[in-house]
Amino acid sequence: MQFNKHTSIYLQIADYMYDRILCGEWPDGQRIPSIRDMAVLLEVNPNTVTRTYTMLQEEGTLENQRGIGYFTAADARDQVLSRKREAFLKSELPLFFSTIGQLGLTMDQIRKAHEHYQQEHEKS
Amino acid sequence: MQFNKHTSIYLQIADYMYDRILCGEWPDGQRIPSIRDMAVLLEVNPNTVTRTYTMLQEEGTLENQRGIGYFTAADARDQVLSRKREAFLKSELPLFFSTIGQLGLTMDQIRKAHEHYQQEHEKS
DNA sequence: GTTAGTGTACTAGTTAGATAGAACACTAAG
DNA sequence: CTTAGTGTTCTATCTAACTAGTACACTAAC
Repeated sequence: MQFNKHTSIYLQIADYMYDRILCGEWPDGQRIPSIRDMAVLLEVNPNTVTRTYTMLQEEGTLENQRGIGYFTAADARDQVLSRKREAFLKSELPLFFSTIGQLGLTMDQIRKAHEHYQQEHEKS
Repeated sequence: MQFNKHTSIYLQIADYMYDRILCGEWPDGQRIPSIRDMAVLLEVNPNTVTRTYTMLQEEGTLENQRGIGYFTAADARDQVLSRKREAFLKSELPLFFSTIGQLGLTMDQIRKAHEHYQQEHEKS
C-alpha cells in the first residue's frame, strides 16, 4: 500500500479499514486478517497495525478474541457510516464549498465532473 | 490559531498563508508579517514559522530581503491558485465523489447544501 | 554610531510515530 | 501433548516535528 508522507500510517490504515467495511468487503461480525497478515499485506510493521486495531477496538468498530483474531462488530458498518456522515457534513462539505469558491468553480461544473466520474466508474 | 493534532503545524501554517494570498489579504509583492510577529500571532515557535516561510520561498511563492522581511512573489496568487486547482481536480474531487457514493448522498442533495452554505456566507 | 527590527544559524531537549526483534499466553487442530 | 497461528507485551532504536534559547548579520531610521 502507498502511504501519504504527511499523515500517520496507522491513521491511513484506519481509513483503509473503514473503506473495507463500507464497501462490504468486511461484513459485520466477520473475522478480518490477523495483525501479522495485515502487516505483510500493507508492508508495514506489525506494531503499527496493532496500533490501528487497538484504536478501532476502543471505538467499538472491532472486537477481538485472544488467540483467535479480530472481528468486525455486529453494527460496524452502521457505526462507520454514521461517523463518516457526521464528519462529512460538519467538516468536509463546508471546506469543499469554500475551496470551490476560492478556485472560482461553479456547482454546475462540479455536477458535470460528477457525471464524468460516474461514467468512468460504472464499468464493472 | 487552532491546529489539527494529526498534521504538522508548519504545513497547517502554509495552508493558512495560501488562504491569505487567495482571499486577497496579502496582495502580490507585498510584505507579510515577520517571522517573530507571525509566531506570536499563531502562538507557535519562531522556528516553526521559519520552516513554513522557507518552504514557501523554495516554492517561489515568497521572496525575502535579509534584514527587511518576507514578501509575496509578483505572481504569488496565480501560483497558489493553479497549484490548488490541480490538486483539487486530481485528488480532492475524485475523493469527494467517492465519499458521497459511500454515504449514499446524491448530487442534488449536495447542490441544495451548497445553496444553504452560500446563503449563510453572503451576509457580509 | 546607536538602536530597533529584521532574517539566519546554531545547539539542546522533548514528543510522536515507526521500525526491529524478542518473549509470552491463549486457542484450535492434529 | 505438540504444533501452528493468534493476540499481547515488552525493550531498543531511529526519524520527523516542535519547542526553547542564544547568537550573529543585515537594514533602516534616528
